[in-house]
Amino acid sequence: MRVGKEDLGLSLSLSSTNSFQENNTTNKTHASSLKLNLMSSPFHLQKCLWNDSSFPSSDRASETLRSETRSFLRGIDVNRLPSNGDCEDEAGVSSPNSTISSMSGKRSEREAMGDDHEIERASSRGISDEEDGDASRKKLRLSKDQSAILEESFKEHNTLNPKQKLALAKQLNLRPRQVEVWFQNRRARTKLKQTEVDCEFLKRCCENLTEENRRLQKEVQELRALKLSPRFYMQMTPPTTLTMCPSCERVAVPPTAVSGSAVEPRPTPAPHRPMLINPWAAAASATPIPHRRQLIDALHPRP
DNA sequence: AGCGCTATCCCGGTTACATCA
DNA sequence: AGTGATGTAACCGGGATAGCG
Repeated sequence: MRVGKEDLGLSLSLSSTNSFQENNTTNKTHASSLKLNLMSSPFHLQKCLWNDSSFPSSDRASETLRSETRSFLRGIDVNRLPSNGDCEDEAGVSSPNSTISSMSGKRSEREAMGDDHEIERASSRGISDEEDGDASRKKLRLSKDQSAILEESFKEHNTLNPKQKLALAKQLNLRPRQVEVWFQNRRARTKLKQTEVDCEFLKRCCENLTEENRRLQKEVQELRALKLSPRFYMQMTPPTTLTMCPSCERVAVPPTAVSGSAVEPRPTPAPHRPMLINPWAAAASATPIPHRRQLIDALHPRP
């Protein structure tokens, strides 16, 4: 469980009507008061006992209670706003939707719920609960103020711990589940936007590389054309110091490139010596350059 | 210590609704 | 007024993780 015990402790305000965070009584006490509430008033339960984690998981009796609680909570409309501060669902670490979602995450369990779950879904989508009136299934649009505060909070930290979630929900008069969902969607939007930016960047990189490739191809063509007229290119300065070994067709490094480094070409005869096919390099240096294999041997002497 | 179960959180994808052009 | 596009709140299914027995 990611929720720290201190955070859970925050959420133990179950039996009071408006306490938020202060309740520090023992878990067993909560469990018993909960049971009373459960039996006497499901509505009270709805208002005050959203939180499953309010029940200590070590208490087997409370485990039973927890499942009973879920049964009640399944009929609750998730879009009903917390009314005038009497609803302390924020007292819970997690909203009823979290509970339901958590339950719904396991398909077998959800299927085991059978009709009850279907009823819950229908209810949550406003299909069948006319008694809720306009509060039933109207999609909530957050006000500008709410959005602004959420945005501000998101700028500070793009994830919320339960404490922050509860505080924010209370501040905005939303359910913690709504805050949670808003942050999830906001993270998704951020990621999508970043992906688009990255995509655009890569596209530009690709265009640049294509252009560079085109330019280099053109240069190669020009150089090849020059190569065909020796009288012309003999007057030019060498465009490069790299030479190619005709036998292995690999670029070889001229001695000047390795002199000064720890690599000293071995004087021992190599299997073959690269010929300098670069006429300019040949003109510049009469000494053969070490073969690539020699360089590697010099760097990594074999036992 | 290892294992299974449970709760919780988060994510990617999707749906449903509100709003706008 | 009707309609398609768009934005987004809410949901779903699943993976990861942690606590507990």
